[in-house]
Amino acid sequence: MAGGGRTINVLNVAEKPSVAKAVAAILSRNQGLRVRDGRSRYNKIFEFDYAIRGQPCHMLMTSVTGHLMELDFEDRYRKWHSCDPADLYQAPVRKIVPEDKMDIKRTLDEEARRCQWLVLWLDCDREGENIAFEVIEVCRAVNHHLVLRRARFSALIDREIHQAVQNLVDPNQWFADAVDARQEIDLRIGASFTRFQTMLLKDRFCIDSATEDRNLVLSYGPCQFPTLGFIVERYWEIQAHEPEEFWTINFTHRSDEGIATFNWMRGHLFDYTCAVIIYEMCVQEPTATVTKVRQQEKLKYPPYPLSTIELEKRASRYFRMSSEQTMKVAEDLYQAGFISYPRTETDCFSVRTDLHAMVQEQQGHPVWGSYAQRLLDPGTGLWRNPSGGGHDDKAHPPIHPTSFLLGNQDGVKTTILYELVVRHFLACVSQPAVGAETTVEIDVAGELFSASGRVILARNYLDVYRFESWGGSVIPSYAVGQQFIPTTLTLDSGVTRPPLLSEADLLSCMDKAGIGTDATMHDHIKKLLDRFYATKDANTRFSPTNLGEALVMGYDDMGYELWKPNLRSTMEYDMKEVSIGNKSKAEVLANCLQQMKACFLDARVNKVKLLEAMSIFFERSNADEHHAAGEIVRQCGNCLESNMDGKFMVGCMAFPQCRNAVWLPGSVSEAIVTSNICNSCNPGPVYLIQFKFRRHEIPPGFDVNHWVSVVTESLHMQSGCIGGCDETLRQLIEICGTGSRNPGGRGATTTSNNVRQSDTRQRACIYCQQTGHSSGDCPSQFSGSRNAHSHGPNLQSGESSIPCTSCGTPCVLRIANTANNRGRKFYSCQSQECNFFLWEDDINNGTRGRSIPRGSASNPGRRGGRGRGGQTGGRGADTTFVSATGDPLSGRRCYVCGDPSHFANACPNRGT
DNA sequence: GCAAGGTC
Repeated sequence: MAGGGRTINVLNVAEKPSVAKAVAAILSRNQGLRVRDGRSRYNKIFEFDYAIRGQPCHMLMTSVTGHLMELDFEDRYRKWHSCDPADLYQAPVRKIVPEDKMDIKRTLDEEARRCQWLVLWLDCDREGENIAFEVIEVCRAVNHHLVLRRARFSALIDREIHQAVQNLVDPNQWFADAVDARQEIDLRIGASFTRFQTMLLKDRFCIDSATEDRNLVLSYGPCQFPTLGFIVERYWEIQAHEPEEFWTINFTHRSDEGIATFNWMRGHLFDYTCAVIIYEMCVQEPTATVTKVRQQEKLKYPPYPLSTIELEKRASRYFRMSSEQTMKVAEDLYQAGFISYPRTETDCFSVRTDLHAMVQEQQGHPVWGSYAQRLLDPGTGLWRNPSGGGHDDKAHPPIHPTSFLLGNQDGVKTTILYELVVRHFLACVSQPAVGAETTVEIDVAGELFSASGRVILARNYLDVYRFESWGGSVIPSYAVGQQFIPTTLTLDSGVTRPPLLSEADLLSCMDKAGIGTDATMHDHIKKLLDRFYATKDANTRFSPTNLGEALVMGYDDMGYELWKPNLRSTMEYDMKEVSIGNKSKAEVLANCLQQMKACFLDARVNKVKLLEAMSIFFERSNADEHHAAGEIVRQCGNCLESNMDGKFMVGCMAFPQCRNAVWLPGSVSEAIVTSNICNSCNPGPVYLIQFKFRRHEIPPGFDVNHWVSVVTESLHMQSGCIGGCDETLRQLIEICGTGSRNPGGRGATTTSNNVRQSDTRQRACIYCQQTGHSSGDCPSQFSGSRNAHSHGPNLQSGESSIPCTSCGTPCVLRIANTANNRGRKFYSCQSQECNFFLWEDDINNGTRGRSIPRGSASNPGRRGGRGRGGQTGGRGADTTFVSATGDPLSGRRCYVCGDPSHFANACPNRGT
């Protein structure tokens, strides 16, 4: 890029208008700088001449406003009912410029055509790099010959900017790839789960939100859900917490010099008798002897320079402003030029920053102007170069005032937030407060007590940072050996009580777990309120709503950590790997999406957990009448128990004692039990079922919608019957088999499979007495992934053999050796082809055996101390579980008080 | 009607 010659046109693009303006001003030194409008009213175009390494350039400097493009599914997948949500894991996606960014794109189109170089001035983080590639895509489309260069800068400071433009580098594809991967994963997970849970729950329950029910969306997102998780988890901790009364002894002493409060050095005791005995000893011998007097100088340091999260936390703590409101006000202040860029992770100033100039700006302020003057006066010794918190996003400095604002100009919130920014900045460059601390220890009847007092010797930064105080109480002076009698000696009680999560706590949790960015954390919090997942009280404390709690509970009962931050943390780790070239984008995408799809499919199989959790808090709606899992189809011929279990089988509710089952064709995609009764099948009543089949899995000539015409008293109804009269159903079972256990899963029952199945069709299965499969393949016995033995409980020893209840091969009784189930006996099949597994004690509880799920703990994780009911769940192939009684709530008890007679929603103690 | 990330 070196060398003189003809002037070339260089298109420069920054991430936001303010950066374009600042860079243009610095490079042009405000000499010959022209400004004109582009197609977008916000994004001006600056023009000036500049030489890059001796090459004369005509510079055109413009900007985008953040991302120029959006990722979305192709049109045919965008409607909610256009496809199965599971398809969204492989549905084609594309990046397009949305309508509201088209004017920026037009500007780039026009300007790029007449330029030879494109210099990218996007923020120097991963998102910035990704935006750089969006700009490249747009510009290259109209000008293939553009030379692409990237300017790297970490602050809008003269030297930094000149250095950046003289040392242009290549854009970093890895950084951009990491963001591409994140976008795609977020989109696919978010859309699939949101559609799934909204369509599953919205119409089945009377969710009394403030919104019009029609627009209710039960969204899922990899940031919003862990944020909700933090709130629910704390709420559960509070519910599980048993308030404990404790006792403590307090001792005060008043003298001419003042009063000292001595704290018991044991802190507090939970044992009342013990506390009383000690207290009585003190009362009988109340003379205190001073055993130790210690004096120390203590420093209290000012806070680090202000990052976004810290601004939000402090505004919440000091002014009870929501993080969302804080960011809105900060944005206004930034736009008006009063404070620096408000979205920054950086909490240390660059050594090149002219801090003195910033302080000088504040000298004229009527309230803190005199403090600023003192700071600048070397004679006061008040100045101190600020220390840093060790965070630097390499894109923006800490938030600081950029120009002088006299209060009360733009409403109260603006003024107080500006005041916080200024006072915080002035505090950062000030000396710490200095205090003299005195600690006195006394002995009363062998018990030790201590009191401390503090005298502030120099307030320093505390003079300007009025939001912080340093509790300075003065205590009388004491000497070792001195004796005195207490003024008061009391035995006091207290109760342990964990607090709800405040907004500042929540931000800390998110920050720690890497949920969201400084620019989006407040959005995630707001989203929880908008979606009616959580509420915030006047003290900025968060509680989950019934809806929020039910959703988290549902996933938790499945044993998934979809509501915990781990998923996001893992993703963040992978993104980091992509951004440094250790992993490829394709590899991370394939891996993550495969896992998430498996998780999604599993969650859908276990959707009954979500339904159960919702039914704890919400009434079922009328629309639910024909949709619920566990509907009765007919009386069981063997034992008079009955149940419509899941989509694919009609099984007896008395399983495993009774194994009577009717299996439906594998090509069934929907099965809804109607309230209509078959007129011909006996013994009745047999409720009719509306079937829908997958087109490509049934032969031509069969309708995907299968209803048998039945004339009832008042209407002409069409439904399928499992009572034996339904010829179409019988034929489809003959042709397609009962496919729930096909290794290929959905769609595997093809013509070629029928050849294999025709061999087994003639023999009746020993379990369900049906033809169409072998006993070893009987779908009435639960199965999921094969070869999963290695994931079962750790084996200690083989015990006596019994017949396997799944595939017929011998099964052994074993003893678990895991932390949660040590010593518990279970049956597991010896066959490598079968992964049947059943706890011995669950047989009596009525819980079914199940397959050991791949890659999962043998016993889903449980929250401690919530008095939850027995284990009724598990995972199987295309089936759902109910408890022995058919009551999904059996065995549960109230989370609040533990009483089995009611649930938390009806608990008289709830909310106290 | 869905995510999270930029930004006005």
